[in-house]
Amino acid sequence: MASTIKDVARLAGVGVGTASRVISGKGPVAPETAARVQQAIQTLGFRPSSIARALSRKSLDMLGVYVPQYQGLFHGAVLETIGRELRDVDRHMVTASGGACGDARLQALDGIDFLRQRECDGLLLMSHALHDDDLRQLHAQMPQIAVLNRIVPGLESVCFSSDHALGGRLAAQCLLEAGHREVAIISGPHHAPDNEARLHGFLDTLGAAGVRVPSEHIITGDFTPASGRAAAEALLARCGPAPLPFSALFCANDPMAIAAISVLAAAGLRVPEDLSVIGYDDCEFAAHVWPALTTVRIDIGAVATQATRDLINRCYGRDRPVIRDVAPELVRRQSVRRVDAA
Amino acid sequence: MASTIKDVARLAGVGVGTASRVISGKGPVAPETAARVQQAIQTLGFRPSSIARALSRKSLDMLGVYVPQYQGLFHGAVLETIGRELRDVDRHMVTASGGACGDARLQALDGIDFLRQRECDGLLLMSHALHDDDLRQLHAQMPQIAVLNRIVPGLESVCFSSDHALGGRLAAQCLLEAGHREVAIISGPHHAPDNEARLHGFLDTLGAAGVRVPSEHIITGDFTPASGRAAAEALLARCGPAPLPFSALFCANDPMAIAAISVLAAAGLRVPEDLSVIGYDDCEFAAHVWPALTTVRIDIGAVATQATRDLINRCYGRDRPVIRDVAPELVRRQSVRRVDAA
DNA sequence: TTGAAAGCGCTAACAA
DNA sequence: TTGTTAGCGCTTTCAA
Repeated sequence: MASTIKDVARLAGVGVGTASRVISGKGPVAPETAARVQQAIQTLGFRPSSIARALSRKSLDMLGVYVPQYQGLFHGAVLETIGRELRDVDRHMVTASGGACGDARLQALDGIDFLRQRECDGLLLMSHALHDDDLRQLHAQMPQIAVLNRIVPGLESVCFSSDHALGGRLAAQCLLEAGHREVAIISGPHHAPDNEARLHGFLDTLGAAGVRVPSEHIITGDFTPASGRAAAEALLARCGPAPLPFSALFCANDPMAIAAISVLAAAGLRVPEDLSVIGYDDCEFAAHVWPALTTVRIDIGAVATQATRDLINRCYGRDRPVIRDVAPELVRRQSVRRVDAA
Repeated sequence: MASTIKDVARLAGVGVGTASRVISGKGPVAPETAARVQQAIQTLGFRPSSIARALSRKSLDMLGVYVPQYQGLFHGAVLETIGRELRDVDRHMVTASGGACGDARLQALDGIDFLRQRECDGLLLMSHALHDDDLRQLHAQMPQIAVLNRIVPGLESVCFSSDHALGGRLAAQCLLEAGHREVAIISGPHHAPDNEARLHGFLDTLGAAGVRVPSEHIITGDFTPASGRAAAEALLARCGPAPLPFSALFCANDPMAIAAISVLAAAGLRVPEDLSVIGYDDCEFAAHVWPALTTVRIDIGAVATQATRDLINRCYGRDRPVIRDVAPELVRRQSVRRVDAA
């Protein structure tokens, strides 16, 4: 049996109050008494029970984080960052992902419920499966939340996201500047707000320049490489082999772009010589594939940092600096080239 | 203020003991009484405090998981699997990663300490930075641990890993069969036991066939794509441009292999025409890059599953089936070709 | 089948 | 600067 604060107090010959004071470091204690208590702690190998402490202080000093999954380049970066920010203020996180049931929205609801049961001081939420209303409802019951990677109308003050519409515009401009006027798209899931925003930005900018994307040139994926591969295959099947009726392909994230490039290559199409490809996110692999991927960088880590700090400020009365704008940025590498240079 | 079990009991007109019984579902309660309590729970929106419950039951019903980081394809898969296994038995996990200080070993020690403070019922550990002795020491203090992806001498019964020596042998055989006799290696960190095991297996098999790998053909990376790129560049710089003094390259994981292929391609070298490349792990991207990567599949998810089940059995007196062997497997795709066919 | 009461290990108010 | 004590919200005997 692990020893308790009582054992420590007894061994040190002090009251539990005193022992508690030296353990937590708050409250006046005579240096010499403190030393005696420390000694007792040492010899007993005492570790305070965080549960008991939490019960009495009514806080576990922890924030809950929901992500749909742990896999993938995107969510890992988020968790990494949140963990670091919390460590800086001596707090920590508990995570939930997925859930018992099949439906993504239900899973998210489930995960959030789990987190609330764990009595977190606040919640960081990342999910494109939740409805805006789900989030509004949750916020009404529990205002200490921060929403990542989407902007929920009415909840702007707790939402943190890069401007994905701008990201989409950046991608479109890049293609337009390179002279592309026939483009295809591998989209993310259509219920994902961030995907929709970047798609709108992309399409709007193209439209303003007079270029339309026929709907048969738009295929929907789910952000995984496997879906990118399937989408590219579908595109090829639909549009016949060379010559392709488009000169550029926009993919809603880098993993899908990488997979798409591999099916293009397998079909004998060279990127960017035969076809330009632009990705989105600037994931860890983007710079390390061939050809290096031109993409729109979304610094999701920075977004997570800002969200975490804001939530820390609200939950723990801190005043960490928070920047609300994390702008997307075009990263020119090798997968897009001028159409007339082809 | 959230309502407590007392409120529920009062509203339902029963004692807290009774309320507790219906909440936990254990112990005899008259159906009609139970209904009344349920009603009270509903109207109060009562949620039991998991902290208080834990304090009294002396278990949070949770396992701790340490991973060096959340990023990367490998660790995500591990967390995903562990989470699922735990959910199956109505338990959950708390994770820790990295730590405050720079040194990976200290970080791991730190993270483990954090987990122990959180009063987990058991620990799942993944770290190649820890010394065997660290783990043995920990096990002496806390036997409810499971070690992932390495075998610690003396701790075999709590260690779960694919046979990386065999994995290395598989890679070597694949190359040998394809007629390669001059090979280069991009290794993982030399303190990583799994890396060492696969390297030994690889080198031994090669050696048995009479092929030696000169030390200047071995470059060390750290498993990241960026390090794979740097390693490949170093290899190229060291061995001059074409013709390369080796016909095959073994990379200690797929992300490094993918990055290496991209620098080879940038240097005008074609894989597999000019050079065969074999990876390791079979990460999510391996099948979706060009050329599709021939690699040794390590089903780390399966390893994590087995470890988790074993730990569940030990911590919660369950009897879930545990398979100890998760064999590595060669996955032939396109990045290796016969040398004489080149 | 129920209620009362004694903890679980800690914090914090209060008295000394 | 200390020790004592009353909670924190729940589970679990033990009687009734």
